[in-house]
Amino acid sequence: MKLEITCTRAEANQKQLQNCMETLDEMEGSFQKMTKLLSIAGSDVRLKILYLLNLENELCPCDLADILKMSMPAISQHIRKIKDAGIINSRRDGQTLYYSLNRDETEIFNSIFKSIELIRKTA
Amino acid sequence: MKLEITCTRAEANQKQLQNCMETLDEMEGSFQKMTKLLSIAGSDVRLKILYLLNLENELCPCDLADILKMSMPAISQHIRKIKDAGIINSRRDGQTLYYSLNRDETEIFNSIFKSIELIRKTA
DNA sequence: AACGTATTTAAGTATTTGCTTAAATACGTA
DNA sequence: TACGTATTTAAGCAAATACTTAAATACGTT
Repeated sequence: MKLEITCTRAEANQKQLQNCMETLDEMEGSFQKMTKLLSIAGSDVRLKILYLLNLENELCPCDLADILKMSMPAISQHIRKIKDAGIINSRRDGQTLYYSLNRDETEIFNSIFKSIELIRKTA
Repeated sequence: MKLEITCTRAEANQKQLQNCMETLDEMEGSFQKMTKLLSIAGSDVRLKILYLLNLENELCPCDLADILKMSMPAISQHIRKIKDAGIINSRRDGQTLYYSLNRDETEIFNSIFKSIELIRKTA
């Protein structure tokens, strides 16, 4: 593993590389947060859960299990990940838990949903 | 594993669930494509590579290894994934390969980059 | 052709992920 | 309080991921 600048291309611009490193350093927190969101959305099942919650406003785990044809525990574990990231909220009504998007945290998801529909149209 | 609608809540709207299933079915291709893109961007290292390519227009694996303080093979393997997804292109100049974003495929990444900078400002 | 640099590929391995089944928790009702 | 439904949690396991080191490939120079 290397730990210093070793690129020896004649054109390599050490200043450019140094600037890149500093930029990334400053932005480390933003990258961590965005990576978290994207790794959650980067799963077939979870992206669909998010899309459905956006579409229907709220759904319970049982609905999601039906729609996605998956077991309750499987759904529940995906929900947990999404919830731990602060992307969704829950409200209880009797035995049923309803999950919904936390609209404060999801600007990026709106772009993603739009892109999905764009792909759909242009495909 | 369940395969039918089994949610027995009084309020459960079978028609709603059915509609959701049909919507997802129609959009299966779009979801697959988007999941692919997001799972690629949902890694710390790869998101940074994409961000850097957007910032600097083109970089070689050696630059990226320097900036991200990682080994060449590790970088190379991430690049391969990104390239296989059609997100970046390469051009060779002598022994050096320069990678750059394929601007046709990256509307969604522009939103992501904007969000990263937004997080940075509001943090 | 022989050597050096840039890069990729391959093989091995530790970690993470995403399911499964079984058990626990929470709430409502008889 | 006992039972039923909705949901979560826990434990176990197979597959996927992301590194490592070593070897292969590609190009340029001597």
